Amino acid sequence: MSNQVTGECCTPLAREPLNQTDAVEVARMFKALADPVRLRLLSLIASHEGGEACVCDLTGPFDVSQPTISHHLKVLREAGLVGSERRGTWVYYWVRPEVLARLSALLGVPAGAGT
Amino acid sequence: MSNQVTGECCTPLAREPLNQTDAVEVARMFKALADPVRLRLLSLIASHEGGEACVCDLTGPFDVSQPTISHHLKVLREAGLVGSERRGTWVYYWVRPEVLARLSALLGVPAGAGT
DNA sequence: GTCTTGATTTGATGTCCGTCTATATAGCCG
DNA sequence: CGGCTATATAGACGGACATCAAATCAAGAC
Repeated sequence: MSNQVTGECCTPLAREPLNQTDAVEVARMFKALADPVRLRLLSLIASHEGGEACVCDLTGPFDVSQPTISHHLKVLREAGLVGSERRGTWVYYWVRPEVLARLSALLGVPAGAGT
Repeated sequence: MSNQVTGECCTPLAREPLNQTDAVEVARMFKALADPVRLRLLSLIASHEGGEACVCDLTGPFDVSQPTISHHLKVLREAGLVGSERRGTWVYYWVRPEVLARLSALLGVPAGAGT
């Protein structure tokens, strides 16, 4: 990632054109967010008590099968948006605020960006 | 958009679970961002002098054909992320910071959200 | 050990998406 | 008008994706 060179982890899109390499990586994350089920999963996890939720908490609110939920959780995890850990019988998921914050910063257009 | 009812244009994902309707709408926008070419287009437009760029400025930096660029611009426009206008021979595109800011706010996890 | 519950993996299927070429539309100029 | 440049649309094709049912793995309970 070229951003790391200058320490700009949060350069908004407007400051300078995104290069090919960064674009591919960022697109990977947005792709993980580009599904209603995954967005709701992320939201459920983030808003769950303690900041984490087990899969058993996540299958109820959806009309899709449990393996499909598992699949979506895997996509979120592989995109780096959530972490997971098995604790006994259950597997818990939590969001990674750093990663979300990075995407958030990318989209945040600071006042005066175009001037 | 149900958010408008309460005036919460910027409720982060962590505050409360996203409902199905909102999730579908937000996913539509993230889907538009979930492609390297479109991300770079958005970045090129946003960082271009005057905050807008004509298509002729946007076809050069890519390896894909001009119709493909046109297709991607259409996706960005239909997602509401950019606006466009024909001025004589050329068509100009600009970003809509409001919309990006809304997505940014959605991802921004306020300090203390998970604690 | 075996049964049960929780979660992931596998394989199949239908749909969506990114890309191309070819064609069409829009505006300018001589 | 005719020709030229800029952009958009149409149609086709290959690959990626969301979903499901079935099978598998993991951990406890009996």
